[in-house]
Order: sequence, then C-alpha cells, then structure tokens
Amino acid sequence: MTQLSAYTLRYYEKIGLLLDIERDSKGHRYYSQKDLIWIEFIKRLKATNMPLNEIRRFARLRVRGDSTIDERVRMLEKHESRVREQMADLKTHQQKIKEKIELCKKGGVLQGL
Amino acid sequence: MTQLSAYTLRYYEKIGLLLDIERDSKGHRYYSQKDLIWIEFIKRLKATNMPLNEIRRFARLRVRGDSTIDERVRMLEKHESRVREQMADLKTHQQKIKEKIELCKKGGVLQGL
DNA sequence: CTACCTCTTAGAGCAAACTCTAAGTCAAGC
DNA sequence: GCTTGACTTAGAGTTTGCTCTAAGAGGTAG
Repeated sequence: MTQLSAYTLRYYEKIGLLLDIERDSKGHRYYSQKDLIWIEFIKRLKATNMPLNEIRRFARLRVRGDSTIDERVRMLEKHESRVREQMADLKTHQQKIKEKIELCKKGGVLQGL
Repeated sequence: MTQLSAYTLRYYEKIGLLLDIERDSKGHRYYSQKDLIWIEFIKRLKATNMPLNEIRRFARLRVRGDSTIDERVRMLEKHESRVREQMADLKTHQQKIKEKIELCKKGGVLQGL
C-alpha cells in the first residue's frame, strides 16, 4: 500500500520513525489508517531531502501530542524554506545545463565540456 | 578553488571522473583551466542528482573527443528532462507541506500528522 | 643536517539508507 | 501430523560518496 518494502517499514520502526505500531495476538504488525497517512508524510519529507534523523525528531514530537504542535510547525516551515531553496538551485542548474547543451550543439564542445 | 577537498579530487580521479590530470616532475597533480571548468560541471551534474557512475560515463565520452558530442548531448538532454521532473515533484511536495502547515496552525493536528 | 610541510599511494573507515540472512514461531491447508 | 508460507528477531551485508590513515618521498627553512 505504501510502496515501501516490509524491510523498509521495519527499518523505519527500528530507527524510530514509526512508533507504537499495533500488534495482533501473534505479534504481527497492524498498520492503522493514521499510520498510513504518517508514512505518506514521511515519504514526502524524504522526497524533499529531509534526512531520516530529522524525520525521527518530528516523529518523537508527534507522539508527545498536541503540546508539540508549535515546534512541529516551526520544523515544517524551516523545511519548506529549504525546499524553496532546492527549487531555486535546481532552476539555476537546469538553465546552465541547457546553455551547455546549446553550446555543444552548435560550435562543438567549448570550454572543457 | 573548487570547494572540493583534496581527498574528493583524488577520489574523483580514482573512480574515473577526472582523467589525464597532469603531473609535475615530482608527481604532484596540476589542474588545468579546462579541468577546473569540467569540475564545475561535475558539481552541477551532482547537484542535480546525476549519480557519479553516470558522470563517469560522460567523462569517458568526453576524453574520446568530438566524435562523441551527439551522445553527450543526448545524455544531457535526458538529464535535463529529469531535472524538470525533479522540480515538478518538489513543487507538488512543497504545496502539500504548506497545506499541512496550515492544517496544523488552525484546528490542531488532523489526519495523523 | 635535520625538522617540517605538502604531496604521493593503497587501502581502511564512515554515514546514510536500506536490504537481506538465519533461525525461529505459528496458524492454515492437505 | 506435516508441510507451507507469512510473519518475527538480531544482526550482517550492500551501495554511494566520500573521508581519513599510514607509510613514504622530496623540497624548504633554520
């Protein structure tokens, strides 16, 4: 459902991204709807290059409940600004790569490329 | 000059990103202007998440000279489209993170965040 | 002349994020 | 009752991209 392997889900639990995952009588894991939504959010943070240990910090605040909302918002706002930065950097690099392609196409390879 | 450590420069040479780096009589490396420009381009490809083994493929085409320009252009065009994809993905994720922040701010934490 | 500094090498170590192995438990199907 | 298959665990192995160590060479300063 999450497109993550069972290995990865257990790993995320081991390192503290997933906390308090329920078990049935046999000790098998049961992921709740809430868990699935949280996992999707983990994937989003990862996809925007937040390291797992920072996601873990967020996860720990999360289980401590409503009193940590302010800090979590601060974390997300800071992260969002880093994402904006990433996009700006990518844009610059993309532009330069496009220029290099044009240079290559006409005039052959100049300046060491 | 490149903001890369001496370790990293030697590593890049070891894995074949930098080829034919000149040496002086003592065996010490001398980086040419062309090398520096190439290193800047390596940094750009890396910053846009091209893996080092793909940069190495490019590097090998590069030393083979003008006859490989077409293939290099194809590589860069393919890469540029992946960069476009990355930017689009980042944009989507950023939007969703911003929504989550708003949800958090008013109404507390809904849906498992 | 000796100490020091910066380079050289091969190869070891490290951090992040998985990915897998081995040994074991347990319920269900034949 | 036995096999199969999906789960469990601790811990080992893998990949990527560095980062460092150890041993050694050679030029420079005092």
